[in-house]
Amino acid sequence: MEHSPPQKTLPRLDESLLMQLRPFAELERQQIRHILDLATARRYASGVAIFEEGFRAERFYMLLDGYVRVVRITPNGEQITALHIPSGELLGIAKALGRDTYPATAVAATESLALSWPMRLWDSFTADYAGFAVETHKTLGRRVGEMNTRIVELATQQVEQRVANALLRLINQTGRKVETGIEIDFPITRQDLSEFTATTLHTVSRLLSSWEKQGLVTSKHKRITVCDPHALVVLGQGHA
Amino acid sequence: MEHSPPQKTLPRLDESLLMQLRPFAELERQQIRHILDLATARRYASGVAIFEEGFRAERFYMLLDGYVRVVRITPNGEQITALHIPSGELLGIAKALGRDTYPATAVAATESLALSWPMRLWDSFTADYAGFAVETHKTLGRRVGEMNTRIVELATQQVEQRVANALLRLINQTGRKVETGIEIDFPITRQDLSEFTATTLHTVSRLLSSWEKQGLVTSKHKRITVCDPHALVVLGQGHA
DNA sequence: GGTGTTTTTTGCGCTGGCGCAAACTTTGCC
DNA sequence: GGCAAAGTTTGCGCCAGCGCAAAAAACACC
Repeated sequence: MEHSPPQKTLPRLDESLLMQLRPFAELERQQIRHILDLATARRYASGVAIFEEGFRAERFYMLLDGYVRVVRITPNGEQITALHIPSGELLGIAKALGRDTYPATAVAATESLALSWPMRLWDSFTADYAGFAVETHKTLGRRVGEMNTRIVELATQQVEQRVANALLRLINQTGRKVETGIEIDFPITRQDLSEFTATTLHTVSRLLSSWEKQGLVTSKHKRITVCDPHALVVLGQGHA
Repeated sequence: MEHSPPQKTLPRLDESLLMQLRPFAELERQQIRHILDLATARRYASGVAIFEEGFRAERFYMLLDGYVRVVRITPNGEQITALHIPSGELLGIAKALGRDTYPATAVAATESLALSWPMRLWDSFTADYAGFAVETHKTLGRRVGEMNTRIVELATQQVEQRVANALLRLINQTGRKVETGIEIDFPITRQDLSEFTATTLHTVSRLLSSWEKQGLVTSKHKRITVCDPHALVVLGQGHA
């Protein structure tokens, strides 16, 4: 890892960065060049807020690398994670929700790299670039779907099922195959998992310990590997 | 109330129906006339599904009168209410989410009246009618916000707080002033409330009974009147 | 007015999972 | 290497709220 401080503009952004990403997939090379020239790139250290709930939505972002947690904070200071955003997705797209403030806080879950543009370019992006508007709608659709699922899970499932499903979702989104199974390829604490599943770190810890004894998962300080995904699916469905 | 059966087209739709509704507020009278001529009006009896989760999104709707519950059904057959939609709002706007199937089921909570248009007109609506696209985005934004709030509530609040907040939200959206307080002006059962707050009808019943004894609410078969909203606000915040 | 159905109330026992507390382990940093 | 900080494990007691059950009340329909 290089130790350079976060910088406003990285030396040279290559067109290939955006070409295979969905919102830009249909564009000409020169259009992408133009978009890149307008962009600001920045690295975010793990744990740093990219933008914060309630603040004026000045910019929108494309996450190039890393992983972002979208969190809300309750009046009592509890944090709950509403959504996970993997690299390759847009974020901070308040304009698409008809808002001029961010509806939630985005925190880098790992060291992350994102491009951003001033929000005033939003309308021209959606108007001028084929596929961009459609893709933002799809992104929105996915997120609404995810939120819906989460509501149903919170409303009807036991803690054990929720944690099992959360793990499955995480390995689906960011799983990396290793010899013993599939590892969630970013550091995640029991605390993080508990905020995502609306329980306590104690309960998560107990569950993981128990699963580890049964050989379903292995874990080692902020790293979790799922060895037997199918067993988790069963646990996640209902207590069969 | 007339007892005519649901009909495909009502005799005469007046421009004033749409004129004051947000998505159409900026339009000329003749544009509205044109939109109305393309519309199909239909009444939905209480409890009837307007559209169903997973089905091909053939039409989008404008709720003119009544009240709609957006529900999802779990694998185990439990119903949970994700959202309430008051009259004057668009619904079934799958296209705005980049989907071609409905993400949830919409059920008329009262006798309702809605206009609808074939989904193929969606793109021309957003392109041709000033303010329409912006307003759908705002609608989306409101709903995402509501879902977010619901997630946070489910994740952090006690049942008592959730029910109190649900009542408050309902009287805000559809409250009708009566002498003893504010009444929710559509029939709602303990069961409905429990599906909305992710608890059981028993618990809701117990809470309402207890509140009724304390004079916070009165209720009478499917009708609930909040007498002391402020006390409910206090209950809803935290157990202070 | 009577009968059947839907909605509501209430009691009672049980348990999932939270709160509290304390020890232990791993990592980062000087 | 040693110390501080962050993360994890585990035990124990408790209670909010669910499940079950049964009765009462309100209503709809004939």
